[in-house]
Amino acid sequence: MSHFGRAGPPDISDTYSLLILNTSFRTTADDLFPLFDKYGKVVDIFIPKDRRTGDSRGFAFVRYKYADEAQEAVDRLDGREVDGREITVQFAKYGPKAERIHKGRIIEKPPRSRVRSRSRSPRPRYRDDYRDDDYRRRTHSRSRDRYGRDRGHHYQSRSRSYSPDYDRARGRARYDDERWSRSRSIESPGPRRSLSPRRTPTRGRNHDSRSPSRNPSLSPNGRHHDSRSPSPRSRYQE
DNA sequence: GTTGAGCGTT
Repeated sequence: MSHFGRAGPPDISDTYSLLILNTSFRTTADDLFPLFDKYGKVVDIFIPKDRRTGDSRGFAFVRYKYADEAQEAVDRLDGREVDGREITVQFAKYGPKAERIHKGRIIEKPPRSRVRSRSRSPRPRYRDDYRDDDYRRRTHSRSRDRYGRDRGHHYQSRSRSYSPDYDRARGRARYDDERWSRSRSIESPGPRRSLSPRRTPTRGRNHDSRSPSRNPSLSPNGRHHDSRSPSPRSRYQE
């Protein structure tokens, strides 16, 4: 059974952590284990997940038992295509085993064959509008934290006012990569609808929204619905 | 059904 990363660090007394970057959002430890276990003894695999959605964040940590095996895995699996994405395997900088790696002269061992023939995408690391949590904090002194934690200003009703779209769209849906993988060339040349800034302002009769007091017993159909059927008040769309 | 830089859990 694979219970990696499910119950904290099991045994990290002599393990070496590797950082796996550029992994797919749906790549799990079960997918990485058979890959990394072939090159050495993998003691644990941990994939950081998002607090809100619980999905993978796009990278994983693979802990090896021996450094040489870890080094070999880095050399072998770095640049390997996993789940449709080209992963990046490298030693973890931070972590419980960081200092050991530093003392284990692993970094001192020059990777003789770190072939990066197919240099991955240049990866323009433009930090402009994303990951600007610190930027927000400066502009907005009391902005919410990454997880929505703020001091003194808790969510008013987390039952439904707390980013319902995020929890829903990310926690529930799971799409098949094969679908868009083979048909990702499709485009939508269709002429998008003309921009209607004010959804056809039917001038002539303002919808009852503007009436001082619309008759509740008068239905759009003209029928009298006192309290029989709850008329859908869908006229409040701006 | 979305996103794509980076360094982690009891």
